[in-house]
Amino acid sequence: MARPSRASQLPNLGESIKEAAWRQITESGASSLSLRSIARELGITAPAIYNYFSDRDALVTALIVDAYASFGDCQHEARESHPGPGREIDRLRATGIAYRKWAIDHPHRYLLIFGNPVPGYEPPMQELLPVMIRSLGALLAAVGELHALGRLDMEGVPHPSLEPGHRFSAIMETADQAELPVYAVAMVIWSRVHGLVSLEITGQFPPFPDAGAALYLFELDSICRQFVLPPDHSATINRRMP
Amino acid sequence: MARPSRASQLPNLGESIKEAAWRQITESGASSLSLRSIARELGITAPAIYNYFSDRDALVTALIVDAYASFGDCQHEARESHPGPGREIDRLRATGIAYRKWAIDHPHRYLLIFGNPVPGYEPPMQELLPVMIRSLGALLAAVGELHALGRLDMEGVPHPSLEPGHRFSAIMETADQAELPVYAVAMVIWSRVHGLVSLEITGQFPPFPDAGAALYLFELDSICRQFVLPPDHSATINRRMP
DNA sequence: AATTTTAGTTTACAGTGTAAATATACACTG
DNA sequence: CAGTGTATATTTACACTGTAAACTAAAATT
Repeated sequence: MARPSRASQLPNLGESIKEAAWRQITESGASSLSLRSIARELGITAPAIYNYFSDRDALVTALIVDAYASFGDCQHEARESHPGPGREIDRLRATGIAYRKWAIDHPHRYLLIFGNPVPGYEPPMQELLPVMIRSLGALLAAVGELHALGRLDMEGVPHPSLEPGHRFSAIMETADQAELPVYAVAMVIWSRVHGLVSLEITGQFPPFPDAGAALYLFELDSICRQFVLPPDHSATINRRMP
Repeated sequence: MARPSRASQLPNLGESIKEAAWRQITESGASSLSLRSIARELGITAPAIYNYFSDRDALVTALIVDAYASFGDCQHEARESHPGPGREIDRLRATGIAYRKWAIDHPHRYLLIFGNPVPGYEPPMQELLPVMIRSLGALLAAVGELHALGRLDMEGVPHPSLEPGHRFSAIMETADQAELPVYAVAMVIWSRVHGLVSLEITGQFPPFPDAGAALYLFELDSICRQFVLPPDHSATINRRMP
C-alpha cells in the first residue's frame, strides 16, 4: 500500500495543508505548528507534505505570503472605498481603521508577519518583498497623495538618506529622492499603529473595556492632527503659535 | 557514577543554567533554547536541570523575571538621573531614551518580555505582575508627576473605566480613579515607543542609516509636544487655535 | 502495452522535553 | 564513628518533532 487511489484522496492537497496549518495556528498558537499533526489531521503521513513544501520553513513562507496578500487586499480595499478628490483624509483614516480590524480578526496572521519571527525561521526576503511592498503600499499612497497636494506637515521629520546593502534597499532605490520624507512619515504612522495593535493583540493592555478601540481612534486623530495640514489655505501657514 | 564529587561541579548551578540560557538565546534566537544543549554546555545531563527548574516554562519565567528586573532598573535609573523640581520633562525624556537603549542593547530580552510569547508558553501572571508593574512604573511616575503639576495635556485622551476580571485588574484597583487618564496617556506613550523599538529590533525598518535613532528622537519630541504643557502660565490655556 | 513520472508509504535517524528509577556524595543523627 | 536521610546527579525510557532514503503502486506518457 504505497499510494491510495485518487478517489480516496482529497484534491488540492497543497491548499488543504495550508488550511490545516492555519487551523492549527489559530488555535494552538503561532509556531507550535507541526508537520506531523497536520498530516494526522489530513489522514496522510508526514513525509507526504514534502511533495508540496520542501521544508517546514517553505510552508511557513507560503503562509506568510498568503497573510500578506490578505492584509494587503484589506488595506487597498479600505483605501479605495473613499474615492475621489477631497477625501484624502478619509482614505488615510480608512486604511488605519482597516489595519486594526484585520489585525484583530486575524491576530495570529498579524503576529506571523509583523511579530517577532518564528524560532529558527529566516525569512526569504526575495520572495516576501513584493507582497510586503504591496501591503504597505496603501499607507504609502495615502501619505503620498497628501504630500502631492502640499498637505503633509513634515515639520521635524528626519530626512533620511539611503543606506546601501540593506534588506529593503530594493524598495527605496526606485523611489524619488524628494519623496524620502514621505517614507519617514509613513514609517512613523506605521510604527504608532503597529505599537498599539501589537500590544492589544498580545494582551499587554490595561483592563479597560474597549480600551483598544478608544486609544486607537485617539491615535488616528493624533496622527491626522500632527501630519495633515488643512486643505487649501493657499500656502503653508504656521498653525501652532504659542 | 551517579554524582560527581562536589569539587568537580560548578557552584551555583541554578545561576549557571540561566547564564547558559541567555548565552544561547542571544546568539541562536529567542525560543530555540534547549534544555539538552544547555546541559551539554555545562557538562551535565539534561534531567539535572529539573532540580532547579521544574519545567522548561519555569526556566523561561525565571529569565523573563530577570529581564524585567534589568529593564526596570534601567528605567528607574534613567529617571532618577535628573532629580529635582523643574526637570520633569528631562525625566520623561530620559526614561524614553533609556527605553530604546536597553532594547537595542538586549534585543532578545526585549522580545522575550514585550514581543509575542514563546510557542507554548503561558505566562504565569501572578509571578510576573510585580516586576511588570515596577518596570513600567518609571514611565507612569514621569507622566503622573506632570499631571500633578497640571502640566499634562489630556485633550481627547479617552477616559477609561475599569473592567473587572482582566489579567491586569490587580494593578488598577489600587489606583486613584481620578488618575485613570494618566494611565491612558502612559499607555499611548508606551505604545508609540514600543512600536518604533519593536520594528527596529525585528529588522522591519527602512534602509536609512540611523533611521532608528532619528525617528525615535522625533517621536519623543512629538510626545512631549502633544502631552506636556509649558510650565507655569497660571492655568490651562488653549495653545492651539487655528 | 511498456515505460516514466507522480504522489504517496514505510522505515530510520537525530533531535527535543520530561517522567521514573537509580546511584552516590554530603549532612545529620544515634 | 556507624547509620540514616536527603540532595543532586545519572541512567534509562517514552513520546514527540523534522526530515532523509528507500520503496511502491497509481496515473500519465510514450
